[in-house]
Amino acid sequence: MSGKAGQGRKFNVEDALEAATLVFWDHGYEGASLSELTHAMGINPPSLYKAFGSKEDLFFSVVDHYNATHGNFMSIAFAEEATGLALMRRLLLEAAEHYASTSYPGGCLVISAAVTVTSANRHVGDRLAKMRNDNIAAMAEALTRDLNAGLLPQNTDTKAMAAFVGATLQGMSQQARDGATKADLTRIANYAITAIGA
Amino acid sequence: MSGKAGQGRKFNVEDALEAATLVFWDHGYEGASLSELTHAMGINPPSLYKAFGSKEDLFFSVVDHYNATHGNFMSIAFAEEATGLALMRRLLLEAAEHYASTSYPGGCLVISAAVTVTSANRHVGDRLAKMRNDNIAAMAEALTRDLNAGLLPQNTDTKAMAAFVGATLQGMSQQARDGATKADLTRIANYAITAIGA
DNA sequence: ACATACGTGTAGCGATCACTACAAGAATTG
DNA sequence: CAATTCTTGTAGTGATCGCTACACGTATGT
Repeated sequence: MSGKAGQGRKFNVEDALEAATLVFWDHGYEGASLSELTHAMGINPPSLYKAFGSKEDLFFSVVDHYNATHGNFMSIAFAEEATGLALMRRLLLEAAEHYASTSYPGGCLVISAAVTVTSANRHVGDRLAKMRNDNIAAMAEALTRDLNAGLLPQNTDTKAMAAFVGATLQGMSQQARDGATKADLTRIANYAITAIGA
Repeated sequence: MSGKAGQGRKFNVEDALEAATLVFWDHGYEGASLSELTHAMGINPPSLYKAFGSKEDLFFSVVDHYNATHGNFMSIAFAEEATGLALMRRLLLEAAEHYASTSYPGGCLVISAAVTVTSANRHVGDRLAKMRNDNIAAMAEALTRDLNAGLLPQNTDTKAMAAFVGATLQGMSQQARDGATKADLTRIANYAITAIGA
């Protein structure tokens, strides 16, 4: 038959991932301790290690979970917007909404979770940095398609424009964590939207 | 007489502070271990605690040292620029230069050193957040003086403009840590400068 | 010279870190 | 029913954390 022996897992993996996400989102990768994580997930260390491998593996599972849930407005916007400029505008305005949510830790997990790390965990920070840079590169590609379609002035530096929007998003994430409201972030977003003419 | 007994301190406090600054700047508050700090400072733990009190006390001494040295372009610009708009422009362009320095850790220590912390050290992160918010408030005040002097359109939201510039600076700091060059950051700064008409 | 005062290095404190050995429990398999 | 297989909770592992007791060395004060 198809069944397997053993008592089977007693907890829901998605629920546990969501609980771990909130801890990492709040305290960052190194600021989240195993005891805090296991307590929030409602399981004991052996179950965590059996299901997720290590703290680092769990963290990147959490990043995937975050990108597929709380942070999915990004990939949805990428998929739905026809032009790069419209994409930039939507990313900025929707980030203002999501980053300042009062029911979750502020800002973006990918932006804030591993800004500074110990020497031993530098590679974790580097991996998140690559995600951020890849995201900006994808934004630049969308803008370059606009440029090639004649939707942007021919001398437009699409990489610079994408970096500017990325910087604004990253700044908005930090200000959300520093207490900014949705209205505050929206005003910031609108300055950036004006700057790029979106 | 004025002299004191004892063998006197055997190390230079300013040199030690500078060494500690580089460690905290690179690894953040919690990512910098005592052993890393003492090794970089060339002293042993008892000397560190005698001179600086605690890791937290040392960190805030380092923040003061940073603001008085590597980060002093901010206070100098505040003191020297006559108008808020000129101040915003100068802060953005000089930050591009300083944040991407290759001889020091990237970005701004106040922005990056305590983005995420353990529950026990939340107050350290909060204290840096207050510094960031106070800085933005000071920028808003400078812009409000512009407004009252008729240098800005009467409907200008100076707080929002300052928050936008602050967000751009914070994003530039992160991108510097993510590998952006001075040229990259300058292009970002120029978008922000255009956006506020400075 | 002698007493006093202060900073120093050694060596180690209790607490917490990420992680795991192990055996008992709970399910399926034959 | 056993036999097997997988997960679980308990209870720890060695390593490192921030921090300090203590004796020693080196200076000043009289």
